Formats: sequence, structure tokens, C-alpha cells
Amino acid sequence: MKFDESISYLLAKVSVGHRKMLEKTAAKIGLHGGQIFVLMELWKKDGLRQVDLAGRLDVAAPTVNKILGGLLEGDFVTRSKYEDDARSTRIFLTSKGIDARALLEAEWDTLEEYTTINLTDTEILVLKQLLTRLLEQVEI
Amino acid sequence: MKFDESISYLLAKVSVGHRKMLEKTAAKIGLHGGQIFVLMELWKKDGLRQVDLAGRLDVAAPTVNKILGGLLEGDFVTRSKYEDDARSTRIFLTSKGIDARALLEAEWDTLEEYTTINLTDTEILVLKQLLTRLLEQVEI
DNA sequence: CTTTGATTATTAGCTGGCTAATGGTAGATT
DNA sequence: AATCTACCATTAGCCAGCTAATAATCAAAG
Repeated sequence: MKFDESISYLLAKVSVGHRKMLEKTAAKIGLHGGQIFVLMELWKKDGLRQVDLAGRLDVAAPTVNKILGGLLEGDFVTRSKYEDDARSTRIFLTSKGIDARALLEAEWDTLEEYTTINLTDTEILVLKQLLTRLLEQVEI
Repeated sequence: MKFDESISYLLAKVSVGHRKMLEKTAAKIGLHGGQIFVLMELWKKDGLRQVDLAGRLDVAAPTVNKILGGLLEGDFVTRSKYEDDARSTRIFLTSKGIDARALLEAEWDTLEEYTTINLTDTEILVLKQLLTRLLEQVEI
């Protein structure tokens, strides 16, 4: 059996390589890889609780908690008490956190172009559809 | 701009979800995720040096060093001095490390089937080709 | 030969994923 | 009202990736 011809193997290898590129992209605007995805959720909907972020990102609560520590320290977000439930905290973007979006958009385009430079427009479309289908499966 | 329609975004999300499945697969045979890929290289060619493993896996030397610590402790590999160069060590599979291959092959099939359950045979082929092309790009 | 530079393994410490365990709060049941 | 259960944030500690820095060794240049 050849492991390296399986989707699982290829996916794992591509992941590691692509993550390195993503980290470099994030570093250009003073962020780390994981912080990007938390900010993306806040750009969609500001003021989420940590448990909401964990749910939307499909990661564990301590992971969100740790990433938020960096974002707080970097002054990208603030943490407020949630009025209706003393257990929760709400996370809000600072102006720096809001401004980061435009910066990331530019860098993200560059990352995307580099990633897909070997693919035709049709292939990119097909790949997006296939990855979307994979995502549905692995998120269960 | 919508981040979540980009290849980079989809790839990152699929990676996290798939990695969780991969970790569970590894755990079934007493291994961790990263250890699997080191063993795969040794199954191809036993007795490699750490720097060779790092090169083939395309990861940093300290990563290999740390993973080998676990494999040594789990008695999957042994470490020997390299005769021709006192700086290097050679890594050899134990019988347990050799036997792990058959165990992983069975579990890997299950992982692969679960991962691709929503895809047709043709789609699997296309995805493999596209991932291979992506791999060539992200490994540069 | 000696010295300089490159290579190998290793350690320390960072991010980001995880599980397990705690403390505090909310809600439901009694 | 009291208790019990569920939920939220947090901490500690694990694995796997990374960079930077060190010690040891090899190789090559002088």
C-alpha cells in the first residue's frame, strides 16, 4: 500500500506547506496564523462570546482563549463582561482590529495567487468545490 | 472580499478538521499524528539520519528531534551513531516499528474512506491531481 | 597545521491545536 | 429555597510545527 497516493497523505503534506506560507502572510501585518481566523469571525460579527468563536471556528475553547490572549496583548480586540450572563465575556474589535482587515485582504490576495499559480481558473473552481465537500465531511 | 471562498481559507479549515481525524487514526495504534509521517519515511528507507528525515518530511530539524523522542520512548525506533560522521545519528526501526506499518495500513484505509465518502472515484482522482500540483507549489 | 566555515543534533521558547480538571454562574428540578 | 445539572472561561500540560542559539564535528582554505 502506498500511503503517499492517498488524499489523507496529500492533504496533510499540503497543509504543512501552506501553513508556513500563511504564517508569513500573517506576520507581514503583525499577526500570527491562528489570530487571523478569529479576526475573520469578528469581522463577520463583532461582540461574540468565546464559546461562539469556538463553535464557529470549530476549535476547542482553550484554543480560542489562548489566541485571544495574543490579540488582546496586540490591541486588536478588547474583552467585556456579557451583561446577561456573568459566565461569558464578549470580544470586540478595536480600531486596530478593524483596520487589520484591509491590510489582510491585500496580503491574502497575494497568498492566494501564489498558492494557485499552477492552476487554471477552471481547476481553481473545481478545487474549491471539492474542498468544500471535504470540509462538510471533516467537520462532522 | 470574502476570505471564506478562497482556496487558502478552505485548505486551512479542511486541514484542522482532517488533522483531528488523523490523530484519532494514529491513536488507535498507539501513535501520535506526527510520528506517523516519520515512520512512513523509515518504512521507505531505514537507517536515515535526522537531517535526512527533516529534508524528506520538509520540516525543521527540532521537529524531527522531538518526534523521535516519542518514537524512541515508545520503542518504535532506535538511535545509533553514524560510523562515518560523529555529528550524525542513524534512526532504525525496531520490530515494533516495522509491525506498525500493517496496523496503520488498515486504519489508513478507514480514514481514507471516511474522508472521501462524499466524492466519486473520478472526483477523488481529480482531487489527488490538484493536491499534487498544490504540493509542488507550497513545498518550494 | 591551524583556522575558518559549514553541518548535525540538541535545547529553549514561541504559536496553535488538543484533553482534563476547576471555579463560577445559570437554570431546572424538586 | 435548595440542590443538581449544565455551561462558560480558564489553567495546566500534552503534541507538532517554528526560530534562534550552542556544542561538537567535519571539511576546506590558508
